[in-house]
Amino acid sequence: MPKAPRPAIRRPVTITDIARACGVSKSTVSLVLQGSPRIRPQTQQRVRQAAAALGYVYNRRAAALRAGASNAVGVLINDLLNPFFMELLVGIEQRLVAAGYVTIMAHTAERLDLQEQLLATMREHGVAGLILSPALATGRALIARVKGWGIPTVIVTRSVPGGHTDFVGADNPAGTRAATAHLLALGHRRIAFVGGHADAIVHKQRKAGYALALREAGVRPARALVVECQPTRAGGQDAVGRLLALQPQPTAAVCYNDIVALGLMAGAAQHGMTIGRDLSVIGFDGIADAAQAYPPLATMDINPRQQGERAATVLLERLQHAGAPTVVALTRPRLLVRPSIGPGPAAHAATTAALRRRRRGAA
Amino acid sequence: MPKAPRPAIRRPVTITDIARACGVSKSTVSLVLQGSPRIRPQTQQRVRQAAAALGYVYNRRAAALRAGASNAVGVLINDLLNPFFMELLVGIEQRLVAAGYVTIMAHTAERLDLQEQLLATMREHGVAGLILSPALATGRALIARVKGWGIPTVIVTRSVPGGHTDFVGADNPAGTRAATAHLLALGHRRIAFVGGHADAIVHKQRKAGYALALREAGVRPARALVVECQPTRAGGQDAVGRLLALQPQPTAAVCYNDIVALGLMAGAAQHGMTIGRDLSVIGFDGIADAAQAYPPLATMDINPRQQGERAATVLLERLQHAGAPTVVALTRPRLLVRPSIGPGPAAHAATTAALRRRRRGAA
DNA sequence: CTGAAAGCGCTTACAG
DNA sequence: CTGAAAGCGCTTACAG
Repeated sequence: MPKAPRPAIRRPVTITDIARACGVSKSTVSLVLQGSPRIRPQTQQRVRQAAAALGYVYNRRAAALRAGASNAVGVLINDLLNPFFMELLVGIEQRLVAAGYVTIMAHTAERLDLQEQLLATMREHGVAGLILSPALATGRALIARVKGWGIPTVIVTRSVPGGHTDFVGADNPAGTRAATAHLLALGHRRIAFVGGHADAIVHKQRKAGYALALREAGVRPARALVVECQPTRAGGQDAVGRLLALQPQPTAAVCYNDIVALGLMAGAAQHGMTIGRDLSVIGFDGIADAAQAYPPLATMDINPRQQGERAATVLLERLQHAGAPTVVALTRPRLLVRPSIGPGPAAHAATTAALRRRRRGAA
Repeated sequence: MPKAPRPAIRRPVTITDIARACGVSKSTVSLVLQGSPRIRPQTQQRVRQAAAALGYVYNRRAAALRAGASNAVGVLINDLLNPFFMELLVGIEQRLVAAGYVTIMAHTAERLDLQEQLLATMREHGVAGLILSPALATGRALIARVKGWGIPTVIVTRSVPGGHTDFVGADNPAGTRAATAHLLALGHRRIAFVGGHADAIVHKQRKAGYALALREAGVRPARALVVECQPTRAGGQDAVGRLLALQPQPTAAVCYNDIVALGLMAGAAQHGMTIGRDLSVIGFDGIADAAQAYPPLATMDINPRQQGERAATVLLERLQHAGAPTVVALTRPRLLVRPSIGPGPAAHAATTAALRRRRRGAA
C-alpha cells in the first residue's frame, strides 16, 4: 500500500498559515492567541480550530523578540550538591512554572569565573530576571554591574554587602543564637561551632550568633572551640578528629549547616560516641535528610523550599513593579528539637540537685 | 556639578548601531561576531572595538529565530529531591555549558500532567533537544509524540518500553544480581529486597536481578522478603517495621536505591540493630551521601554524575548527526564494598568449620 | 572582502 | 471587530 506523500522538509506552521486557512489576517490570529477579548467569539473559535488542525506551535522566541519581553528567568546556584540548594531550587522552579515562566538553570560550583560567564550567557539569552545564589567572594562590583544591565535580580542565601538588591535569606545570627541558647539551657557549657569557610558571610553571621549567645550566658567563647571545615558531609566527618582532640572535650556542637552536622554525627558514631548523650549536635537549614537521620538531627529550620518560592515571588513582583522599594526578606529560623541533642553536664548536676532537694522535702 | 545627561530609555545596542559606528554594513558586523574568517582582520578589529565601546550584547533570541537554531536544551527531571537526580542534573548541566548550551530545567515531580505541560512549554521555547527522565507511568505514546515534534530526545534512567529513543541508564538487573550474589557469598540466605514502586520499570529490573541471583544460588525467592516502600529515606525507614516482623528475620537487604538504604539503616539503628552485623544493607546508585553515612553504605555504584554527562554527550552528538543509529548506553554497576555489609550466618558456620579443620590439622 | 535585500515568526499601534 | 504595515535583531544567500 502506498504511503501518503509527506513534504520532504517540515516547515513549521505559523500564524500566517492559520490566517490563510481562516481567511483572516495575521493580526487577528495573533490577537486570538493572546486571548484578546476584542475578537468576535465566532472568529476566535475558527482560528483556534484551524490552529489545532494545522498542529500550530506558538513560537515564544519570535514573540519575545518582537514584544521585548521574555518569560525565562535565570537561576544561578553556587552549590547544587548541597540538599539545601536543591530544595531551594525546587521551590524556585515550582513557583516560576506556576507563573508561566521557564527556568534557565546553571551551577556555578563556587567558581567566580564560571559565574561571570554564566551571567553573560543569561544576558544574551534575554532572561526577564535573575535569581542569584552568589559564588563565594562575589563582590558588590559584580552585583552593581548586573544591576546596570537592567535585569531585575534577586540575591538569595548569601547577602552581598553593599549589593542593594532584593534579597531573600535567613536571619542567621538569630538562628545560631537560639540554637546555642537552647544548648546552654540544657546545661552545656563547652559548646563548639563547627564548619564553613571563615570568609563566607553566612559563616560569619552564624558564628556571630553563636558567640553572642555564649556571651549573653556569661560563657567566654573559646577560640579553640571554633572548628572550620568544608561545608559538606565529608567536612563534618573530618572535623570530628579535631573536636575530640580538644581538652576538655566539648559536650555539644552548633554546626554551620545540616550537612556538616550529619557528617559530624557519622564521624562521631565512628569514634564510638552516642550522639545526644556523649555529644549533642544541632544543625542549620532544615533539609529533609535531617529528620531521617539516626538519631534525627535537631536543627534551626529555615525551610529552604519555601525560601525558594519566596525568592521567585519577590522576583515576579519586581518584574511587575520595577520601581518598588528594595525587598529584604529574612526567614526567622525555627528550632526543631530532635534526639541529636540531650542534656549537658551542668543539667545533670542541676537535675541531681533538684532530685536531692525533692527527696529531702519528701522525707 | 551637573550630571551628564542620560537617555531616558536605554535602547539596546544592536549590530546596526555597530555598523553605523564603523561605517560598515550589518552583514559585516554579523559575520565578524560569528567569527567568520571572510572579513579582513583590520575590519574585524574595528568592529570588535566598536562593539565593546558601545556595550553591545549579542541577542541570541534574534539569532536563533533567524537561523532556526537554538542553543537551549530542555531537561525534565522526575524527582529532584533524590540526590541521584541532583547529581545527574549537575553532570548534564556541566556538559551542556561546556558545549555552549544553556539548560532549561524543569521538575515534573512524577506528575504526568505537569510533564505534559512542561514538554509543551519547552517546545514553544524552541529547545534544540530534550533530556527526559520520565515521570512514572510515562508511556510510549508520549515518547512517540515528542519524537514527532522533531526534537532530538535522550531518555535517562527509566527506559520506556517501545520508546526507540536514545537512552542512557544503568544495567539494573546486573547490578542487583551482583549485589545479591555478594551477600550470598558472604553467607546470607534470608535476603530481603526493599523499596520502590512495584510498577516502576527500574524497580522491576532491580528486583529481577535480585531474584535471579537467588535462583542461581539455589535459594528460593520468598514473596514475603520483597518489601515495597516509597523510594525515599522516609520509605526506607518505614520499611524496617515490616522487615523485622518477618519470621525468621532477614539477615541482609538489597535496597532499591541508596536513599531507601540510608532510611533503612536509620530505622534499623533506631530499633537498636547494628548495621553490618545484625543486618547487612546494600544500596544502589552510588550517591555521595552513601560514603559519608555511618556506617558507610555499600552500594552498586552507577556514577550518577557521569551518567548525566553521558546523557548530554549523547544528545550533543545527536544534534550533530540526526540520522545516526539509536544509542543505548547502559552503565555497568560497580560494587562498592563498605561496612554496611558483613558476614551472614552461613559464613559464620563455614568459618567455624574451617577453623575447626585447621586446628585439627595443626594438632 | 563587503553590501543590499529578504526574511525568521511574531506584536503592535494605527486605521477604518 | 478586523486588516495593512512596520519592525523586533539577527542571518544568509546573492551580487559585486
